[in-house]
Amino acid sequence: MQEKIKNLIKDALENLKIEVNDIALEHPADLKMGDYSTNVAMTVAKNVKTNPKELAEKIVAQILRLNTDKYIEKVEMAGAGFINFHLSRKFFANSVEEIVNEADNVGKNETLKDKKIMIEFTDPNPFKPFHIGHLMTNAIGESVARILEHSGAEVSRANYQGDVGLHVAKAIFVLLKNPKEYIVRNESKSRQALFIGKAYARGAELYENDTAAKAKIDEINKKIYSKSDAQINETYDWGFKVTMDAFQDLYETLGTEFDFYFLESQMAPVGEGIVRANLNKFIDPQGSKKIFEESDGAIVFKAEKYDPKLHTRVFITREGLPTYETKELGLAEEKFKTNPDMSLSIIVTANEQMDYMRVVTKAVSLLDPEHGAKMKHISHGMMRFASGKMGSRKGNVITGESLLNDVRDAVLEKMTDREFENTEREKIASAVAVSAIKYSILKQSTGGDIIYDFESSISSEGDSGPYLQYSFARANSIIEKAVKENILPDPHAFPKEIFEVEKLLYKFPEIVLRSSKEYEPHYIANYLIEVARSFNSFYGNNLIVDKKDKSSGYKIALSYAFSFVMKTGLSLLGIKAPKKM
RNA sequence: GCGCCCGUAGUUCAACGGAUAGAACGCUUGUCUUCGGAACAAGCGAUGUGGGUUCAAUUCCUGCCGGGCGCACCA
Repeated sequence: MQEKIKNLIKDALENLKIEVNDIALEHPADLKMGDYSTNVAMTVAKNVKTNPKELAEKIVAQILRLNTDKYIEKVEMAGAGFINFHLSRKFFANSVEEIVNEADNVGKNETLKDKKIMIEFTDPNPFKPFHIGHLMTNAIGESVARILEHSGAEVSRANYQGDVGLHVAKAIFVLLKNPKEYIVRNESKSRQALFIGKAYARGAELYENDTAAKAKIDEINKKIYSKSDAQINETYDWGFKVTMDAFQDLYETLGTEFDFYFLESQMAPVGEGIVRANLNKFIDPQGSKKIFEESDGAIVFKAEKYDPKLHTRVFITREGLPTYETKELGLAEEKFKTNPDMSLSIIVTANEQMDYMRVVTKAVSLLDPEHGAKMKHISHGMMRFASGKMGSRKGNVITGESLLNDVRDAVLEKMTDREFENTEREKIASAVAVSAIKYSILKQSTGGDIIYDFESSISSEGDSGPYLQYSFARANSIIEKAVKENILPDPHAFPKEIFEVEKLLYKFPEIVLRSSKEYEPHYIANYLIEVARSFNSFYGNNLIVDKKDKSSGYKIALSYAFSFVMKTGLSLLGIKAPKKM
């Protein structure tokens, strides 16, 4: 349709002997103003020395002469010189039919066909709690992954874990010192992991305030690397498994399946090899710029030499130990090695790592420009809490799991008036809780902090994940009722009236495309709210399943179309669409 | 100090240089003999500030004010 309209405009301009290289066609913000709109008249008015309105009228006249398309019903000049196109009843009925035929494939495109993309996200560390920040990274990463898949890409999901380092030593120190308090082997995996997390927090505290403990922790740290102490090894193996298993359970609840797990300990030697191999190597013909060089006994990368906005970072410490930077470098290269024909390597993290990531990316670019060009960093803000209820629990980190549980319990309370089998009730409550949290994160553009409001995320009034799920469940009820009453969906039995929801449904593929190009799930989230609202409005003002109504079949088809778009859209956000809730 | 990001109704967020800045919560009011009231319908209410570019600026450039993050051996 877009192409048709563009060609029509182009032909009209040719007749008027006006040359334009690019015609912008968009949807007017207000549905009343039409379905497509162009501003060409305003952009070229100056060159042709006419006023925009007059010119627009002339173009409209030409378009009306040329138009033979039955889907274009009305073309008119409006406002300061816009040309608005109104599409016909038939067009919308046609798009409803198309959506019903596409079903779960609605909104797919092939812009990323044959592209292999790896996306790394979540990255919780063994022995540390999975906190709400990880929840945020996970929600964004999973959604972006799904959106790219919907655009035809072959996506692999990667997770990167800090399996060695001081944080592990801190936890192990406390676990060994107070096993009775922190090791709870006969409780659930998640409880065990919770206590390991607490041991870590206690260890971190002691490391700061207790010099004896600090010395001991440093010693344990070395022994973890060397694997020289049987008792430490045993505790390490147990704790590693417990926390990783607990993470795995969470991923299942959240709906993520990782294809690759990279471990920091394994990236360290890879990165160190690269750094040492390129030490003091000049990269420019004049011989003034090196990638890695020695400075104060450490090996550093002076990124500001290449970009004044970047800064120096240490890659190998004076002690000869690889830093996080070096491991990241190793990881970047390892990813390309495991996926030789990868076209894009995405990393999702909080935005405190933005500058750091830029420096590492610069280093990669110098080592291998092709790889550098394929790296993409998506950064997001912090998750904060609106009301005191959760935020006020001082000293007690809010873990991803505790938040999920609290939200799920609140959801269960709201589900009292419907009948479910018990396991089903739990499953649905969990899906609704995930949706409440994920939607709160994904409804706004990535990059900024999000203020999580516990109450409004589940209240399902208006702007929330549960509201979307509720709309889907309602549509599903309608469909079930239609099946029972034996009324078939019929996209050809349309009434005269065009419903607002139809004017939104056909735009879904464009929204997916934009989200995919910008790596921005919030376009989909905002669109779904709009569609849900218009469907609920349609639902409230029309009797849909009605044997006496000739257009009932059409309204049922429309309900199907809505349910496909909603279900698919929710799935792109990483949210499930239960048929009942 | 330098760099990056941000400042929109009372609050939390939208707006790919376009039309009357759009929602939700809150507040005020209305709708229940209909398929799920976790709903629908109506009203009130905003671009931090001074310049500039443009036919057109919340959007681009720039000064100021206010906030967040990062800047050498932690991850």
